[in-house]
Amino acid sequence: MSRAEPSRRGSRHGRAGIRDVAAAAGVSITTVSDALNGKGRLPDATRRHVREVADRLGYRPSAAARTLRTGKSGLIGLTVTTYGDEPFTFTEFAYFAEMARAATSAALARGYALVILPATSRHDVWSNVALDGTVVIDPSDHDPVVSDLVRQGIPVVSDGRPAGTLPVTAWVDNDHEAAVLGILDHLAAAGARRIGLLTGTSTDTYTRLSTHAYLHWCERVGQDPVYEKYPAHDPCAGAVAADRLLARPDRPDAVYGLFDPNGTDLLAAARRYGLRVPDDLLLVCCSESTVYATTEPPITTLSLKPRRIGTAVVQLLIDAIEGLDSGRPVEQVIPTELIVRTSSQRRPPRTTVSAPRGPSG
Amino acid sequence: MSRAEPSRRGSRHGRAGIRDVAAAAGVSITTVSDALNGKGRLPDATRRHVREVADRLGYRPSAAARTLRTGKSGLIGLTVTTYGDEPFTFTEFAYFAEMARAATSAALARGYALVILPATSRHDVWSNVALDGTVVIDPSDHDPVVSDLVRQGIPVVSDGRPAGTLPVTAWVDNDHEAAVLGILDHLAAAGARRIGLLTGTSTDTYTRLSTHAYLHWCERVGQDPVYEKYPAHDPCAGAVAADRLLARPDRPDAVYGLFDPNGTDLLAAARRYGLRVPDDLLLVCCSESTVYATTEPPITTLSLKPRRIGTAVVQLLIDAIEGLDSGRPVEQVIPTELIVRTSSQRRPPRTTVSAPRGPSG
DNA sequence: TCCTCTTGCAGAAACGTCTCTGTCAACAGT
DNA sequence: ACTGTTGACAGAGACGTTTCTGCAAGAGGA
Repeated sequence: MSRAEPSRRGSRHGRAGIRDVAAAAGVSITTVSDALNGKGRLPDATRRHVREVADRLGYRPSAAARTLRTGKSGLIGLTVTTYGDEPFTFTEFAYFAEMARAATSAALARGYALVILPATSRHDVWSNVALDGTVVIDPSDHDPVVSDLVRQGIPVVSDGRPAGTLPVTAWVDNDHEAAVLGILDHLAAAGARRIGLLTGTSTDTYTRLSTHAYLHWCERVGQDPVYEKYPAHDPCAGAVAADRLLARPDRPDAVYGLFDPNGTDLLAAARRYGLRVPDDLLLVCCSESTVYATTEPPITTLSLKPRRIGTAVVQLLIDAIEGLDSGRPVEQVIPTELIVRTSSQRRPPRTTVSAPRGPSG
Repeated sequence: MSRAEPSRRGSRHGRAGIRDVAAAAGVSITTVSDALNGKGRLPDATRRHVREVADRLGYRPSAAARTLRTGKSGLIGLTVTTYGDEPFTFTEFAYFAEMARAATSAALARGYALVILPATSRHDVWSNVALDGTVVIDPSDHDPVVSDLVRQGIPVVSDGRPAGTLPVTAWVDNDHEAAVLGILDHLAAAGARRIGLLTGTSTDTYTRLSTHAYLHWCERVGQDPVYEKYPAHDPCAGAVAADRLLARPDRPDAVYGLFDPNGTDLLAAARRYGLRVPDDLLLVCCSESTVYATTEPPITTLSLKPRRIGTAVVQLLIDAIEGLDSGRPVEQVIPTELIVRTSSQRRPPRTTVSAPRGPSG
């Protein structure tokens, strides 16, 4: 009586288990597992037979059971520091979207999936998912989540140089200081006399290092710093800050904006003040958005290469998970790219790509 | 001898298990489980004691074991149909980013996390993660992944009306046809005589329904359709298509662009042809991007309300997962919002319709 | 013929949790 | 005093895999 139960139980629950496959194929559980996972010493005939039966029954191995047994879930956490009550900033900055996309691709290519998790340590969510490792974007100084994960022996790789003594496994970042210095030099070479900066009020590494580099550059060339800060997470505050910057008595003749929307904000502000770009005002902003290629005029942007960063972060993380001594450095600096467009070139050859061919052209 | 082993084993593996907590607290496993999960009949003293011991040992319940036992993983899949070889379109359209963000928030608020998965049925990844349900954005006609999931009894909710006989649990979508008709009426009311459309070559529901609505409207008002198609996934193709549209002999005096970047593309194209917006050309595009608020001129956009959609999709899905008969309809239509800006409003003083300045004018 | 080695497969023990089913004491009701 | 009830906990399966160990049978060598 009780002997008939096991085979029943499997099918009663809806999905077929490995036991059902074994019974249907007339082999043992071991053989099924080996056949499907390509392990063990089995003749091809048996392997084919088992696979066929498994297909016929629509067998799907239980991920939970496998994870429990092997200790590997194939899941990687992805978390972004939060500014407001929303868990993410995907929308505000194309950077995050690009980075996340690249990270997802890279993870999938190696058989892992990404789980989006809140930066806040919502215990119930974090502890309910078995993670093999975690990617942290812009971790704050003493992120409790990161420390917790590391204490559990889970690898953590951060996008952004960890501040303080944050014990990450590895990190990837740009050389933000070099990037800012490069832009300032670029603007100065284009004829800028007084370069302004649009920066943020938050204390993350990116903002801090970039602002510091700006101040350092000013000191070096003997220019008085001209900058405005605003809370970068507020989409409206950027326009106001841009306006403030151009309204100053010591109005700059060139501006670098640290955040993605600064380009359009500055352009709009310049228009309000009757400033022509690039003739009266040179403009550069840090952005991954393609809209700046078609604005009037096109705006020079600094790309942080989020795709390369996302890929690198995931590679490092998976190497750590799988215990591979990949030989890759655990601290990688990805070069930035300055995409020079009209807005930062004084009296450029005015022709852009194609001359107008319309009736009025 | 063998009695001492179990307690050792737990700590040897690094992380403390429920057994270790039970031993350290001097109670049984059952009591620990009940104490931590708030079940059973335990005096508060015992409960507190157990919790304290668990904290001291840094006990974290194994998500895999819990999932295996309870059958619930707290994980929701999120998948987007892919156009190219990249798994997503996050970047190209702010819509996806917004929607995903809202969905993530809503899921986290109810204790679930989102797993990003490829639309292609990469078997190794899909079957390696235990999903309680899945959100599918823009499923194609006979998506094999969806059918597979449904066959396994996993709820699937789609963003976008499922085409064909796709067996989803529920869906949420806009009324795209009504939205397009509304925009065309809006443009006509602003004085448009010949309205053009910038549409896509792909066969997804959004593109299909929108195009159909346009053609239908044209037929109704007796206008010859003027539209250009292009592969929406290609960021460069949009600019070319916009150019084509304005280069036509029967050049429209108003254009609606179905995709996010169309606004800037059309604006740039108009500039090349010396057309003033909105005087010579009225412009509307479907976008969630805020850049259109500060372009010159600001462009009227149609918002599909991705945040509301993302939230609704997740609520429906979790209701289905938890077996709640929420009373919510399983087919929800979210209204769109037309954000009217300068680009679609003819200047008030101009009472007469401006004569078309083209060859056929 | 006997021993050894390999092949092909089966048994059974984990992995760590939840939960159903007890058990034992104390205590109240008749 | 005997039984029924309730509170407080313990025992012992599952859940569905993977994998270590082991057994039988045949192949090959001496």
